[in-house]
Parts: sequence; C-alpha cells; structure tokens
Amino acid sequence: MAKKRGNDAAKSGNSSSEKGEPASKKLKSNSVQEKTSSTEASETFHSEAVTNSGEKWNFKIVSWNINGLRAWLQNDGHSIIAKEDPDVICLQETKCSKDKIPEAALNVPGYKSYFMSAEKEGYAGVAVYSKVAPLSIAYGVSDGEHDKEGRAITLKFEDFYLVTAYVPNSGRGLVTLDKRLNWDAIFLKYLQELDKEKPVIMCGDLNVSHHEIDLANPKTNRKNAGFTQEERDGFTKLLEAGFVDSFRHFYPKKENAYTFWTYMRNARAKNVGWRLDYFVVSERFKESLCDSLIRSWVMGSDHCPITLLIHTKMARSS
Amino acid sequence: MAKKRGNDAAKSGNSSSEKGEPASKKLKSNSVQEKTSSTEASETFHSEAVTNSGEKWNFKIVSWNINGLRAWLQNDGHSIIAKEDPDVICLQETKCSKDKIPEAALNVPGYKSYFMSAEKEGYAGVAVYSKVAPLSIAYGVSDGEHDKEGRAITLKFEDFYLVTAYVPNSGRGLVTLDKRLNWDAIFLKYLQELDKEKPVIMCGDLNVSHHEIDLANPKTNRKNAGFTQEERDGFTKLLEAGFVDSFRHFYPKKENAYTFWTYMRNARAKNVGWRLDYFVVSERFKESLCDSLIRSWVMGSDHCPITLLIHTKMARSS
DNA sequence: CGTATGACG
DNA sequence: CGTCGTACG
Repeated sequence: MAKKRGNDAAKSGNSSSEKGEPASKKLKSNSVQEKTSSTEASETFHSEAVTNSGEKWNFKIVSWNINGLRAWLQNDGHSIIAKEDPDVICLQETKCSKDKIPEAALNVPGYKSYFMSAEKEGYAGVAVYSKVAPLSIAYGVSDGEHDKEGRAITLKFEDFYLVTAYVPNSGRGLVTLDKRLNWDAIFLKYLQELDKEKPVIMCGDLNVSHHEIDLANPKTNRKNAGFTQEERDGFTKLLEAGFVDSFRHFYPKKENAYTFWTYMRNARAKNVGWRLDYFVVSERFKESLCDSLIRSWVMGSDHCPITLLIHTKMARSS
Repeated sequence: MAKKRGNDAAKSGNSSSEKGEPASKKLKSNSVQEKTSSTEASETFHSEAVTNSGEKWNFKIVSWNINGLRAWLQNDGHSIIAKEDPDVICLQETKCSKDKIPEAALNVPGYKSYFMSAEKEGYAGVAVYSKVAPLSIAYGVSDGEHDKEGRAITLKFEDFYLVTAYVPNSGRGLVTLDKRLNWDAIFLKYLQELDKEKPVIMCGDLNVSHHEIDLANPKTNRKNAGFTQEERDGFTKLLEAGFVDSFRHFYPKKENAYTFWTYMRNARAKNVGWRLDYFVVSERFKESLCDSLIRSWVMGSDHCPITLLIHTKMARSS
C-alpha cells in the first residue's frame, strides 16, 4: 500500500536548517531556524519540507559520487542508507566491475539494485538502489563510446524518469574535454527525448560548477576541468532546454555550498570545494519539489551525498 | 686508528642466547645461557662471540632484504643501523631507482653508500653501507642480462671480498626458474674467481631454503620457488665448491630458524617461515668467523636482518 | 591525496 | 598481504 512520508519524520528542531536564503521555498511556520545563519550544515537527516502547494515530501532520492564502491563500503559509506532511508539512492564512480561487487552491495535489504560498470577495470561506473521496482530500466545513453564507460542508468517510474549520470571529467590539462563536450551534447538530447514523455529527474556528478558561486576558487580554475567556459556553457544550455538546478531553485544565492573537495591540501576541512553534484529536473516538475539538500558533513568519499525531497502521487510500496 | 670491538660491547646476560645447539662454536665460559632452550630469539644485539682460536669479533656485517627502501624507512627499519652499529650493512630489494632514493638513505652519517638499481622501476635493487671505504667496488656479476636487474655489489677489502646478492626469484609457477638457474651458474663462477684472490663473504637473499630444516613446510613446497630440487642443488653445488653456510656452521641442527615469512596468513606470528638469507663464506674464512645470527624479532620487512660477526686483522677506522 | 589497476614476491 | 608502478581524478 502507498505510504505517506515526511509526516512521520516530524521531530523538533533543525528542519530547513541548511537554508541560508530560503527563496521560492515556503518554510513551515513552526520550523526552528536556529543554526540557520552560517554556512554550516546541521548534522541531521530530518526535514519537514513541503511543495509550493503545501504537500509534504513523500519520496526521497539520494545521489553520491562514492569514489570506489569497495572503499566506500569499508569507510561505512553504506550507513547512509540506514540514516537517510531514501526511496532511491544513485551512486557514481563505483570503480568496480560487476563480478567484483561485494555481496553487501549486491543485496541491500529492501532495495532492488542496478549496476552499470565500465569496460575498463576500476574506472567510472554507476549504480542505483530503489525500494520501488521501476516500470523499466535503461543502461547508458545509446552511444557506443560513452556506454562502454558505465555512466548512466535510467529508471522509468509512473510519474517521472530518474536518470543518474557520471559525466566525463575533462582531465588534467583538459585532455578529455572533447569527450566531455561530446557527452554534453548527446546527454542533453537523451534527456530531451525522455522529457517528451514524462518529467525527468536527473542526478549525479555532472563534473561542472556552473557559476562562480559554485566553487571556492573560481578565479584560478577558469582553465581547469570542471570550470571551463565550455563546460559551464553546457550546463547553461541544459537549463535553457527546460531544466532546473534544484539546489539553486531553493537557494539561489547560498555560498560555500559544495559537494566535492579534493583530498589534497586538506581542502575539505577548509571547505575549498566545488558543487559538482546536482539534481536537475524538468521545469514542470518544480511543483513536485520539496527540498534539495547537500549532506556536506557525510564522509566516506571526496564527494558528499545530496538529497532531493519530492512529493509524488504515484503508488509506493515498501 | 684501528678499533677493537666485541670487548666494549660486553654486558651481563643474554650472550649466545640464540644458540639452540652450539656446535663448532666455543662459548665463553661466563656466558649466560638462560633463554637458550627454546627457538625464541632474545631481543638483544649484544654478543661476545669469539673465533675458534679465541679472538673476539671486531667486524660486524648485516644483511637484510628490506622489501622496498622507502617503505622500510617509513617503518623505521633504518634504526637497525643505530641498534646494530654494523661495520657494513647490505640491503636487498631496495625497489628504488637511484634518483628516487630519499636523502636520509643516501647520506647515512659514518657510512659510505653504494647502490645498484634495476632498470625496471620499483624492482629488485641492492645497496651497501660501509664504515670503511673498500679498496674497490664492483657492480653486478659481469652478465649483461642479470646486471640490468641490480642484483649484486662487491666490495674488495684488505683480507676478504664482500659480495651481496639478491638472487632471482623463480616466480609463481616457476615461470622464471630458467633465469634463476642461469644466475646460479654465473654467480658461482663469479664467486670462484674472487675466491682465487681472497676469501669471500657472500651475503643476501639467496631465494632458496637448502634443506627441509630450513623452512616450516618442506613437504608442501617441493614444487614451489625457493625449495625446488634445482634450486637446492644449486646451493649444494655452491658449498661443494668450497663455501660454507655460516649459520649451519654454528647451528647445524637448529630448527625453526627462518629469515622470511610471507605477509599472508599471519605467517610471521606463527613462525611459518623460510631461511632464505645467508652469509656464505670461503672455507678458509671459517677461522675468522665468530658468530652468524638471525635477528628474527626485527620488523620492517617480510625478511628479518641477519648478522655476521668476524675477527679481522685489517686496519679499521671509524 | 586517495582509489583503483597490475607486476612481483 | 604488502610494496612497488601507473591511471585517474
């Protein structure tokens, strides 16, 4: 039977505490706003977010670039599933061929699991766990070259498509920028095709920080992978095609909000980071959004998980 | 000026405590023999050993397969030099090209250093540190193929040659047994040539356990690298050519005396080991030997160091 | 800096 | 199991 969520998660305090500048987002009148002033994230997974029309969230999606499934398991990254209890969790950079996926990752109680690995050992790879079995599932983006690299999985649900992607990194010295720009074009078309049928929720490591606000050192990274004009333009083009950066939808001016910190130079402790991970949704799906959150305190990878809270009317069983 | 040793090292207790079955070796009458019964090594570097004719040791040589110079430095293997204060220390498997040797290993106060690295990065390689500058030094064994792999250094001293060697491993499935047997023949000739001129002290990782007593699991290793009949025969041939296994000279029946334990299966804690490291000397040099010791408690590699105590009449400065 | 390979032991 | 190398990020 369909289960309502959001309600039962109600507790005192800390809801919406990540919101520096709530924008198009309505806050519940009784929400506690302490800890709201700084850029600090509160270390809770609780939220009472609602849609613009006041419907409480009842479906949660997590996305996380885990930088190696096996290391992530050892680092207890896995525990995010118990803590967030998401309906769907999408993982990028599993770096693990299918036959080497540990039992604990293959069979997660309560979830169906889907994997797409790269041909190259220990490279790229994505995975999805879903409580609800999708109507159908598709691997890749229908491109011979990109699909060798295990970069996308699409789940068709009743009222939306969910696509998770690990977008090609342009590399040191931008040696693979061409591959990346080729992906951007192909991927946009892919999303547009899906969008003709149903609203799309696309999430993952998009390997770009869109604007200066989206990384700690915009000035010095203009020529570096993840902040070249070409990559930024690719993202702009995506939004212009009728999609929305859900985090900026809720927090248009929030600074110091990142999802990736290089392991080098103690960057995470200093919050010298990049926002590379996104939930991007079809324009018309905005009305179903309740919140878009960055779990910046969650360790286990050089990226942190991000969480999307939505209200869906589709039947859900768990 | 020449400095006498052995004497000044005198302390109470624990001398000769490694000796399970003292054989051709004379014990000092006042030596304490507690801890002598078991196979346990006492954790001391002290000794008052003398030659058959009663001359105290005054020259100490250490040999150690360190399994990676840089890791060994990090594991504080380096501290053996302060603890043993050897006149010469020979290292095998430095796994480090010359240009990558850390400063701390290049310049050891009180020692001259000599390195022979393999062409292949991170493979094999040997090194020698000596307080006394040798009369001359030679790298390799005058063989084009073997000498690409950085496997031997020869130091010419007044009254002996010191050769250190890292003998080729025959490999899993004995894939490089041929290379190994080729080495054995070439190396034996090389030693015999030196032996014509002066007595030879040869030390290092010979990658063979000679007899069943020299490894924990002789039955199951008959077909494995380090205990094949061919490798054992090679060692027998070396001894038949007029050389002596100094450890067996002193301890002909001592069991459970090993110098290598695989990192796998907790082998070292269980003393499931192999005696692969040796001091082999010219027959006529026996009269200069004071002791041949295994420092089985010294950590920092999957091998432990071994120590040779000799009496030399050559002038020594320090 | 850290997760992956693969060679070697 | 652990130390190397290289690729990748």
